[in-house]
Amino acid sequence: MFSKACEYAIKAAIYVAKQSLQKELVNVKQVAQSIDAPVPFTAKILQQLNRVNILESVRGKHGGFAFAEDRQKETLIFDLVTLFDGDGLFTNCGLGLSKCSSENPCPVHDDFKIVRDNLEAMTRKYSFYDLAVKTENGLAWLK
Amino acid sequence: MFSKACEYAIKAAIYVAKQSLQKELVNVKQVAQSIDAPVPFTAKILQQLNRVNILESVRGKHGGFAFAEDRQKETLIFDLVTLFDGDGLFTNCGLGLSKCSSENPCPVHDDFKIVRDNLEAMTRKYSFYDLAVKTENGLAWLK
DNA sequence: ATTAAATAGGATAGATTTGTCCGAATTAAA
DNA sequence: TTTAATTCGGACAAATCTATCCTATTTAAT
Repeated sequence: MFSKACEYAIKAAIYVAKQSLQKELVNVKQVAQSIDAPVPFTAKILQQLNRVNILESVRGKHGGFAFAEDRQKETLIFDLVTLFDGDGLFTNCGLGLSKCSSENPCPVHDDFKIVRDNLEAMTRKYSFYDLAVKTENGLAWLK
Repeated sequence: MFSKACEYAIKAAIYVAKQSLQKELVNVKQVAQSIDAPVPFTAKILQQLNRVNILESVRGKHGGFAFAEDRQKETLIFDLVTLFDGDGLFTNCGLGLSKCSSENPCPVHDDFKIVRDNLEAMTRKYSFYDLAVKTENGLAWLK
């Protein structure tokens, strides 16, 4: 469904959000371990999230990443999906037809539209603040 | 959502089904052109569909592929999705967690389950006979 | 028989995604 | 001021997916 990069990004964002609510900077290793992802790949993803101003970063010794509470409240799963995988999942025809539309529908157009809308609604339902709060008990759910 | 191979397979199967209802064998070139896919790649896909006995093939001059009506009625989009992309789309956690379950749910488990079930229901809704009949008017919907 | 047109299947090539490595820059602490 | 720990960014490598190529086999028609 989502790319690996996108999955990692969502899990990483949840983890950093949760730690940031306790005012803790987290570094790449901690994140990678917590989400069961390769360290260098996790680093790339955190850097991307920093570049688009979703996460903040502090360089140098004792540095790390943080997810400001107001940004947590504004940022949705939807935002990371579009950032890493584009919006094709929410807009493209299920059969890959370039000219599929309600006027010129593919054979599964209407049914597929329901799935897509359903998926988009899901990704727009929770902010990372919601997800961080939702997961304050335990870490098993990250792996 | 689906891999390219899977999209091509679904479109190819619809096209062959439709032609087979008119007792016409179709060859690779015709299929590839009708679904706007590369000829050699289409050939591979048709061969795979033949190997698992979804399509029939006739070798030699004037050969081609056919989709028997009874097989059309038995075969669902679901079958091709699992054949080409596996069943991960219908069973895996949306965040890629290996141990996500109703007992140990990830933060989006319940919402994602609805999406997955919705998607599976869609792929199980139509047989290729249904799709062939549904598309007897025109070809534009294939490209 | 020979030829032409088609499927079958293995090998190869290209593109994209995933993952790794390394050096530079930054910062805190010794 | 040196050292250690960290992020940053580019280059590289591996794996997977997409696409192509080539040869063999099959069959119909000449």
